Amino acid sequence: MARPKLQDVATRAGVSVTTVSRVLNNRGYLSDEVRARVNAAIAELGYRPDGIARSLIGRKSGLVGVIVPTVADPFFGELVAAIENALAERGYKVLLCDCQENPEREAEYLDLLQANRVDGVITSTHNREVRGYDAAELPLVAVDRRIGPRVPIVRGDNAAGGRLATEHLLARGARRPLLVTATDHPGNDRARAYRDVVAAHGIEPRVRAYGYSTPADERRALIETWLAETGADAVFATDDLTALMALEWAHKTGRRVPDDVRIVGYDGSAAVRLGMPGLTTVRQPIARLGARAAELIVDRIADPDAPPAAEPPLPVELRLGWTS
Amino acid sequence: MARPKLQDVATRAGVSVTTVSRVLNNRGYLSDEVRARVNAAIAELGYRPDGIARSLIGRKSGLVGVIVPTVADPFFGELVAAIENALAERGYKVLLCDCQENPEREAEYLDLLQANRVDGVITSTHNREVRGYDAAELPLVAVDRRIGPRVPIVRGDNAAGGRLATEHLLARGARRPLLVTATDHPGNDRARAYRDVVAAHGIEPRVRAYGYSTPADERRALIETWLAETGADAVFATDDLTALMALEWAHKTGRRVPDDVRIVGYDGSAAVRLGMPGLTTVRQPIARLGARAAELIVDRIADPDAPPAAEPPLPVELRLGWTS
DNA sequence: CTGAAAGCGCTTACAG
DNA sequence: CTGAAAGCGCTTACAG
Repeated sequence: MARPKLQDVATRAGVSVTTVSRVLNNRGYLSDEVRARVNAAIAELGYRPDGIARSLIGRKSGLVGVIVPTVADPFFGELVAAIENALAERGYKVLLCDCQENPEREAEYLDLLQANRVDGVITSTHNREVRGYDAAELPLVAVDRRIGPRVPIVRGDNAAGGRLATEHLLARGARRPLLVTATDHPGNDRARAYRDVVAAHGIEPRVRAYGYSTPADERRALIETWLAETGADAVFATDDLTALMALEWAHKTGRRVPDDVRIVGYDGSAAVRLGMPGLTTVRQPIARLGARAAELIVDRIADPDAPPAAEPPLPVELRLGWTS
Repeated sequence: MARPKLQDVATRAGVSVTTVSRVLNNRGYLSDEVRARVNAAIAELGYRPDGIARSLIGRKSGLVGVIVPTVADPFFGELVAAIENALAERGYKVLLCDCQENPEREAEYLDLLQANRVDGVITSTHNREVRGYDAAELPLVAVDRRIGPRVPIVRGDNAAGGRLATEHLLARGARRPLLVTATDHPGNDRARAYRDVVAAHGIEPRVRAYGYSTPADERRALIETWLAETGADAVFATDDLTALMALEWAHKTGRRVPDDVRIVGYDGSAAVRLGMPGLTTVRQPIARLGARAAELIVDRIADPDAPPAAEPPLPVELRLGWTS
């Protein structure tokens, strides 16, 4: 038989569709007898309410769009897992938008999400020129990204993380620490902290930025060039994969780690902690970031006009390995 | 103003809703003049059709459920990215179901997906006792997992992969190669290949299985125990994270790699290739697995009753690093 | 070439 | 305590 509908249940239970709907939604008064009969009919038919029809009526679809650069990156994979988990607990489903690191797709996705009436969007990409977020009259939450004045930002304490990493490298004897990061713009608090710390120690900053959309191979080549040309005796990479590239370079070129070159990464995703527990890294509270973003978007969906409170950055932690 | 609806566009263009719908769907005859007027109205109003309403009418929602153990694992993250990408090209959206490695959630998700009228489901978990897949009259595609006779399986060539890895270790001089895998059941072609190859060389098999749901820390402890107790001079791990745990153990215990112990992993996700290019591993064609799964589910949605053709396993490739 | 009307599967005032 | 009817925003035969 085709999927049973409300009417089928009603017929079988000998009541009206209204009554069935009431039982389903547990609203209004119902005699126990009717309730029991309806529930029996539901069970017998294996009836399941059609979420689509429900969405069409209520204002909400129960869907939250999650836009990420790509879940192939363990940091974002773990973040999305946490978001999905927290949203599922609250009855929301995740429509995944994986931009494949491509800024154009982000704008398309935003459109698509609105067409599909998502109740809200969590975005965590770093494209700086995506239009459409202002126009979108959607509840929005950003993860570690500035969208606009009305969009709350969930993030780790980047300033503290940058400081921890840099101070640690200096404490371990580094005198020529190199910062490798995605972009070196003013909003990059990890870079700023690095600069502040080295300046306080009278050390000249060495900063290299590869840009978000640099393909992995190119990035690796760049990093290897930089490591060689700067004569760095330490590397602070603002993500773990980059740190691991530096580690690999050291291995290939016969440098001893940490004696010749100390290495600190950033993020501390479960995958990296599992696979490379030896990597010293600044561990972000990824699960908490995801959970908090989920909470916030649910709040904003409930009350879209509430002025966004400033989110205190979540604490990060230096995790020591043998690479430093 | 509230989100404009079809009626608003019709009023503005001075036509009926039927006509607007025709323009939108490009069906039936339309004078160029009307078409232009309608398009202008759409643009002026910033109208976007409501996907929910469309879904309610057509039989399809344009949604595909993707069930994974967790996207926090780089292999599944990359797989999901590939699936999402391929589905997006075909006009489908992904409803992400991250089971957090928890079998119970899989059954709940299956329910939820049906309630939300997804057009099909791609599943890639390895829970063996999940009920509901038979009852679900949904188009279904499995990735590297046996669900039932009518469900096509997309997978890499596990037998070839197991053979490549094991033969390679023996060729490098291993005489006591240890296989570390999730479960050692008859359907595990990687394990079977390992056994066949060592048997052909007159070597006694050493196999250890940790079970899918073993938490990371426990898994690490197990692996370290096994490595020590078996006196292995080589490890074939059927996933890269496990291989990296072995590598870490070697580092901690002062073993030289590959001289004292050779290590080969499995999967070769981009994250691992990026972060640990030195790891010898069997590289799965993750992007192709995802793309193929997407193709298949779209086909099955179009023709749910077509008998599933046997999918030839996709080729894998041994990637040499310095760990072997 | 264009429109009025029915209907997708539900929920929700409004009656009774 | 229960039901008939309208309506969510679209599409699609069916007329004209």
